[in-house]
This record gives sequence, C-alpha cells and structure tokens, in this order.
Amino acid sequence: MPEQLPGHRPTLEAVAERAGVSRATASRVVNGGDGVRAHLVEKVREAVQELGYVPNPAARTLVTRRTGAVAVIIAEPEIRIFSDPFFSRQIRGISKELTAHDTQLVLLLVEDRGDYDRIERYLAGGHVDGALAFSLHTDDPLPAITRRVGMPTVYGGRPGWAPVSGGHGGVAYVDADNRGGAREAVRHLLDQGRRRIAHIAGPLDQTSAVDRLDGYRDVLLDADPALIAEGDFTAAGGAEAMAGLLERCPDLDAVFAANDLMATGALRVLRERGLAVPGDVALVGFDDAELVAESADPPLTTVRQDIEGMARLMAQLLLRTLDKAQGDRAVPASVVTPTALVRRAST
Amino acid sequence: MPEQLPGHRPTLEAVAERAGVSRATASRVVNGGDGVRAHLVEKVREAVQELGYVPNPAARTLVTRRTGAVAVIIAEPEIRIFSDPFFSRQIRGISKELTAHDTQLVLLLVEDRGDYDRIERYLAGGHVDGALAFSLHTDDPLPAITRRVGMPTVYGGRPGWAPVSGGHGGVAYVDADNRGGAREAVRHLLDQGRRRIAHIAGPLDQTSAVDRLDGYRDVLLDADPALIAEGDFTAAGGAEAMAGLLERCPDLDAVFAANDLMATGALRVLRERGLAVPGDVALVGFDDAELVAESADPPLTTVRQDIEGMARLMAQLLLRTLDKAQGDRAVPASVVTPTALVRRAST
DNA sequence: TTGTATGCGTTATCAG
DNA sequence: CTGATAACGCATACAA
Repeated sequence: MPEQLPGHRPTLEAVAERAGVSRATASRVVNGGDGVRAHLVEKVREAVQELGYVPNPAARTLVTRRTGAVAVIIAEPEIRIFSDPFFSRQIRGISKELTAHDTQLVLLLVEDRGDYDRIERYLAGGHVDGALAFSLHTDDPLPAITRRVGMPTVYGGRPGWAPVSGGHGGVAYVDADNRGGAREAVRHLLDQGRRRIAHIAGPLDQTSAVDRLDGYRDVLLDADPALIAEGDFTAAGGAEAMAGLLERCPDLDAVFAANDLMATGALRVLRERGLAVPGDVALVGFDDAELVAESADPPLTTVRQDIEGMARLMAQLLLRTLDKAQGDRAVPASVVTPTALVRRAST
Repeated sequence: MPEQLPGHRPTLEAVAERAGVSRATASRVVNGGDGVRAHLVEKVREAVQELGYVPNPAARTLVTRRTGAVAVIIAEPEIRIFSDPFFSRQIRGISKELTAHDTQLVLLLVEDRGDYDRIERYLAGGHVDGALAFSLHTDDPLPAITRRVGMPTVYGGRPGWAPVSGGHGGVAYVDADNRGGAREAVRHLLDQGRRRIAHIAGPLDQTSAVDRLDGYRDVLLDADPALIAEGDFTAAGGAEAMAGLLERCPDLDAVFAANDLMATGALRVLRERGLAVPGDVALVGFDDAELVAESADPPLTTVRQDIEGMARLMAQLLLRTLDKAQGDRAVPASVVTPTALVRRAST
C-alpha cells in the first residue's frame, strides 16, 4: 500500500480526476461497480490503488444514514458474576459474524446505573445501526431505552419480562434451552439411581436461573422444598448453599447446580465433609465453563451450551433485520438453542 | 426524554429555529456555550430538551476530523492462550478510562493473518482517532500498519522488536515489570531455603516470557540449563514441561512457572507423582489470574500484575497524546508498572 | 452507461 | 457576541 501523503487524505474527487471520470462514476466503482463499463472500472480501481484511497466513513454515513457499526452492551455485574469466559466467548462469536458482514463492533460496558443516560444518548445519536445486549435483569432500563430511540436490538438470554415462547412482546432474543437442559441433567441423575436430588439455584431475578429451576421441578414434581437452595452463581455462593443443604438434608445423594462455578463450591464443601463424589453424592453443573468444569476434581458432568454459537446467532439475527428494515422497524424472531449433557467423572 | 419523532431526527437547524437564534449560535451552545449570552444559552438548551436533539456524530466528524473513538486490537491467539480473564480485565480497564473521556471503544479482533488487511483499511479509513494493541509477537505486522497509516498507538506489553532509539519511530507501550517480578519470585524461593529451583518459561517469542526468564537468570546466575523448560502458557504445556523437568532433575525442590495456568499444570503432575506442594516442591506462578491462582489446590503463591490498571494507563497515554497531537504525530512515552508477590500456600 | 447537481448536519471563518 | 456562508466527502436522483 502507498504511503499516506501528509496533509489531506485522497478524496473521491482526486480518484475521479486521476481516472478521468466523474465523481459519480468513481463512487459507483468503489461501491461495487455495477453498471459501469469494464475499462472504466479498471481505470478507477487503478487510481484507487495508486492514491491509496479509502472512503471517508463519516461522509458516507452522513448521506446513507448507515454507520456499519453495531453496539454490544454488557452490564458490568454480569461480566463479573458470570465470570469472564462467557464474556470472551460471546464477544468472539459476535466479532466473527460482524466482521464477515463488514460491520464494526462498538463495545458499551455498563458500570453503574448512571451509565444508562450515556448509553441512551449514544444510541439516540445514531452512532450505530443496531444493538446486542446481554442477560438483562427484570428491572433493567435498557429495553425501555432501545424502544424509545427505536434501535433494533437482539438480546442474549431471555429478558425477564419476555414470554418464554419467542415472537411476542416485540423482543428478539437468543437463549439456550435452560429448562430442557436442566431436565436432562436431573433425569441423568435419576438414571444413575439417585433419589434425593438437591438443586442449587442461581439468583432468581435472572431468567436462566428460573428456567433451570423450572426444569428441575419438571422432572421432580414433588421435590422436597428443603432440597432447593438459592445461590448467586459464584463458587462461594455454591459452597454456602451446599452447606445449608447438607444441614437440612444429610441424606441427599445428588446435587444439580445451576452453573459450574457453584458446583465447584459445592464440591469443596462435600470434600471437606468427607463425602465422596460421585460415590456418596453425584454432582452435575451447567455451562461447561472453560477452565472450570473440566479441570475440577473430579471433572464435572455438566450441561453444555454453545455460547459462541448463540452469540453468532444474535449477530446474524440483528444483521438480517438491519438489512431489510432500512427504516421500518422490523422485529427479528427469537431463537432457543439446544443444550447437551456432557458426562464426566462427577456422576 | 422526548419520544423520537418518526422520520427525521431533529437537526441543529431545528433547534436554532425553535430557540430563535442562528445555527452557529446553537452549535456554540451545544459545544459548551462559551461566549454566548446567558439568556440565549438558556433558550437553546430548552429547545434541545424539547426537541430531544442529539448531535449527528457523522456530520460532526466530517468537519472536525475527530471521531471520538479508539480501536482496541486484540489478536485471537492471544485471547485464547492467555485465556480469558486477561481479556476481560483489560477491556474493563480501557472501557472505564475511555468512557470517562467520552470516547468510544471499537473492538477489533484478529482471527487470522488475512485480517490485517481489513484492519489496515479500517485504520486508514479514519474510523478512529487512535489505537490500543496487545501483546504483539516479534513478527507482528501491526506496528508497520499503524506507522504507515500514521495512527497513534499504544501497545500493551513490550513489543518484541528492538526499540528504536530516538523520538522518531519510537513506540509507546505499557508493561508490567516482568523481569523484576520474576526476580522477586525466585528470591522468595531462595529465602524459603530452596536450592534447586526450576523454571517453566512461556513461549519465548513473547517478551513477557523472555523477560521473566531473564529475571530468573538474574538471580540464579549459574542456573543449570536442565532446570529450564519452555512451555506455552497453557496448563497442558505446563504439565508437559513439569514432567520433563522431573525426568531431568528429580532433585528439584522448587518451580517458578511463568504464568499461573502453567503452574496448575505443573501442580497436577506433581500430585500425580506423589510429590507434596510445598513440602517436597515449592511452586510460584505469575499473573495472579482470577479463578486460577486462588482456587488452585493448594492456592498459588504468585506474582500479581495489575492488569486493569495497566489497561487504564494505556488508554490515558493514548488520550493524552490525541489531545495535544491534533495533527502532529506525537509519541507518548512508555511506562513499566510494578508487580507484587502474593504469598499463598504453594510456598 | 455516464455526468451534473444537490443535500446530508456540523463546525469554522469571517463579517458585522 | 452573533449571524451568514463556506467547506467537510460522499451517494444519488435526475438528466443527458
């Protein structure tokens, strides 16, 4: 590539002049070149090469009203609690998909409640064409914002106020089949001959936690309430919940934890109490979290969800919407992706 | 905030009209309002409120030649190998700093070598005012790119190529004191009475690995070469290196691993061999990685580096440069940040 | 198929 | 202190 000339960068005007055509023709070539005679296309392309011309995105956006960028909104607490691997994999999936469509990823991290004003201004400002947002809590202000500014948005994880069956409520989301996955986990424990199966739930203001608890109940219709403890998706919370469960139900012979982190906490407590896993107590987690499930001792049987795939799906949904929307606010449909039980040594 | 009127968003023109002033005056008020009579400022502010006016960033960028955005470039291999926690913490630190300066974060993930063309076009296109890049390898094409397009850039981690002496062509980076940290780790092992101290190095095409090895050698001037093994910063690599070391030097009584992940791999091998930690072999890691060092069994003594702080520093350096550069390409200075030994049960 | 002319929404220059 | 007015770089409707 040619060196950047000092001062002004070459403009389309310059390219046109050098190629001996009008600005309009040059523009057409730069944007695909349909309906331009081949030899002119060639001439313009050469000029572009020689001058090292790169379109000015601001100018382009000004007239097309399209930025070619998408915002990814992630709430801080989320990235801390769910812990990092999630975050990275989601971003990776989204990035791949966006890159393939020549779209840029603008990252918006929400630190505290006050940041939502900033987010709203940003979205309203038209910096981006659409947005992707993750794991909202029930009282999250984001949906109101995106609706107000008319920003096409796809959510990762079913928002708290959205119905389980997609399509309604005007929200699009991509979510794992948390409930189905939980059912499979519990059935697996039953298959192993376990009869006193406890559940360590996640914080119940998150739909993923609620759905997993529901799945547990689907299978264990008459589950003893004493067998259910609420954790917070952290290892410490899982340990605490496990301790409580052992106190209330010393006879439990299996535990289904709503995520792997809590499962490791439970594991630690079980070990401290001298209970063998899976000998005395079988244990199943959820997520198949990198660096956690597989490296636990014993490695965790868990329910895998394809984080990266889900993230890609979110981006695809959004991009598709943007492609045809172009003004009318179309709402993409929601998708629920399957989960898979991964058997390891903890059961 | 007012509803978004359908169709056109309100423009500065509309605000001006409503406030009964000229577009120029309205613009002044929107950008701070110095040198405008108080009561006019008031009038314009009201109009902005009532209309729900938000400046059009594209139009603004077109004339100011400033985008208010910064690119963060991360190479895929990096985010996979160093594993995720790093990535998240760096992003978090950068995001905080940029947000505080009303600057947006555009994430550029590099999947494969071919992506560098895309990156170059993006950078050359003037989408962003500056760039932050992480942990380059010696043969990384990025520095050539940023220099060619004249993009102010701050690197995270000392780049592998020899620093050019003199202001021109100099690179700015922020790095932890890897060498000093390594020295401290090894000295700590010596203080514990260890005499056969091995080192599991990282991949030596990364400066962090080289610097840590250098630190090890600083203290153990006459170190037996057989006590040094090269890993790849993964747990599996660490295990393999540990196995090799034990083969060559069954009498070793301590290991300094160049990162925590490798240390956990080493830990596993030691346990399999029936060697007690720290009884038979003391172990020190590096990074103080979340979810790794502290939750290892036993918890790892390690060298902490302030990832988030370093990331913030990178952003600060860049922003400062952008503020005054405004045309002339000023090169920010580099910074090396201190590390701290964190004592846990593995020593 | 190609060129001409216009406008996108702001900021900056320069009179007044 | 304020108001016209000229860029900024590009895409596109329309004319040729």
